[in-house]
Amino acid sequence: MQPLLSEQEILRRQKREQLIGLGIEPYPAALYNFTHTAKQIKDSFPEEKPQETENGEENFDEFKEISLAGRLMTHRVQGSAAFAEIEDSTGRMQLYFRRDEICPDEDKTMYNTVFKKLLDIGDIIGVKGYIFRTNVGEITLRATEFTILTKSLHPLPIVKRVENEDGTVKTYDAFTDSEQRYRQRYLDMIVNPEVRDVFKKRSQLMGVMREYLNDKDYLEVETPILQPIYGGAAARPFKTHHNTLDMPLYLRIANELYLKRLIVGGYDGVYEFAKDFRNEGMSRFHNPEFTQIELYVAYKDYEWMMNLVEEMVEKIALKLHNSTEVKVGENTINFARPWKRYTMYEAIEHFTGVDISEMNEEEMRKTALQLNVPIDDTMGRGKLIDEIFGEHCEPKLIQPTFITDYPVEMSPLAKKHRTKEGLVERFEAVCNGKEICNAFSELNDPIDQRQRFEEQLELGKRGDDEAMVLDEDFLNALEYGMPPTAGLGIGIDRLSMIMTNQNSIQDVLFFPQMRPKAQPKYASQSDYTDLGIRTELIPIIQKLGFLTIEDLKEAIPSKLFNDMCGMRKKMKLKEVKNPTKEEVEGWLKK
RNA sequence: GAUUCCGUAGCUCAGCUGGUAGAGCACAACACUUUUAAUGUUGGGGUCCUGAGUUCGAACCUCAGCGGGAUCACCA
Repeated sequence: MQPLLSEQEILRRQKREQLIGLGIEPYPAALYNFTHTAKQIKDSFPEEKPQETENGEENFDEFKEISLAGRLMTHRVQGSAAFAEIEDSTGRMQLYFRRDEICPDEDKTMYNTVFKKLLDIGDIIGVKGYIFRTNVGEITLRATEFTILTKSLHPLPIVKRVENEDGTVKTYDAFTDSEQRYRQRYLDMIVNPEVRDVFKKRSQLMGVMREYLNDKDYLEVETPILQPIYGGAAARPFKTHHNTLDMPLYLRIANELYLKRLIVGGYDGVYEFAKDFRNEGMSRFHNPEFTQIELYVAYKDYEWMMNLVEEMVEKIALKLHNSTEVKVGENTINFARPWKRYTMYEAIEHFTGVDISEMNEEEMRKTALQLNVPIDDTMGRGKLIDEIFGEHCEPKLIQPTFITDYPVEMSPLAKKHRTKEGLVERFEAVCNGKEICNAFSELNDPIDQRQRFEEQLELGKRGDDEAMVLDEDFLNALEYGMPPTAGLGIGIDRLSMIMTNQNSIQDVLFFPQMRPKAQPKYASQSDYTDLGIRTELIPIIQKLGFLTIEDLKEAIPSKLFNDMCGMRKKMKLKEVKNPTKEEVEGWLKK
């Protein structure tokens, strides 16, 4: 069921028909071999002017038989010659057409009709020809032949970019409506090529990690997304149901407990790029489904893991930006090793001037109040520390910084600190005011782990709907013995945001979660004809805004009759006979 | 979930104190052989998000709803 088409959309459908009428297939089946991409040509075409040929044109042998394929983005017709630009996956290339070169024979249809009339911005074409440089110096393909590869039926948003003399690019009429950009990401990518670059960088980012970890002989694995017991994090899950087993299943909120089972099983290192799902609020930092990499390495501890994180993230910056420095908003962030390291207590002392390391819960509560940190009575010591840190430290940490040694209450899967009472061997890396990773020396004492889970169960009983659920099989695995292990989780989306200077998680996800747009059920041709409406009258009814049968049924017959006669005249449909009043009444009665 | 801003042509946006809708690009027609936001002339294109209310009259005011953005809350 199509909504009413715009003038331009109707026209493009007609052009498609006309192409077919001329014997030109608008969607040919055969492959199209192109010899180059736009970038390859621009990178390799020489700066220097060569010996000019007799007719005053440059002519390099190696740039003689060139073909390209891409989407037509602009055209400037000047009578019997024309300029156009196509964009392929690597960028744009200007094309130059001449009528007599496209149509060397008497028949000028290919130029006059197909090129000038039937081709639209957005169509995908292939071109053959040779490369030259225009008077103004732009590398251009002089087309001797072109092939329509795909006819586009929707007009494209037109974005114009002008390069100033100082090299800055000014954009006019940018396609910026975020709703349309996210709902129709393909359109966003067509007209905003820098969007494609963001996702390319995201892919490279994951590629660097994969390569780095594979070089260390760690194993990339896959673990269940559908889990009977969700665990490994504190969050509300999405719940679903398996019909054959007739049991509830949950989309994973983390994969931590499965990866640890694999360490128990004997691998030295395992990692997984995991889509996790959390049924919680959405914001520019939260999407219901998001990607984390989790890594577990046997016989290592969190100190060791910090060095790995530094090295790996530095490599990412170098790969994506050829520099350890990355501009993010107002800030320039330098990922060069080594990163600053604070214990949580040191960080709080550094930013507030208060040493809370020796305080009991009551003193800490007072301190929080003095520091204007919003607190409530349910908060224990661990939560208070976390709140103070979140309020006064985290937002100020712009350069990558490790924060170590967290309160045990907040970390039910981390090993107790080897020397510091009440703390665990955990670190987060904070960057641009946000956490980018979370890691610990993993808790492998099964008795301790059971106690921690039971404390979580208590929290759950007290109404914390995000407290962890006890996973008996995971404990069973630990009881067989898991070697000392360092574990790490990095939010791929958030790291991508920083590495690509994007302000919202939606800008690093191809298809961010959106509320579906309510689509009215548009009536089809047969829905109308079933009511006895003549086919030629349907456009008039649609034009009057009756796009669903429900709407039409509610119309007042005499008014509909009058409106239709008026609209028929306005649409200049002289050959269409007006309906009679009885005819109209007949439709609405059915 | 709360607060707030926004929704007008295919796109980007104007639209005064309420008086029947405007521009640029895109589209159509004509002209044009090195243009590049090509140019010149002419023309077509609108459910002003939806629904109700106030009014002689609503794109504009009021209320409700839908969708989106931002901030906050929640969220390891």
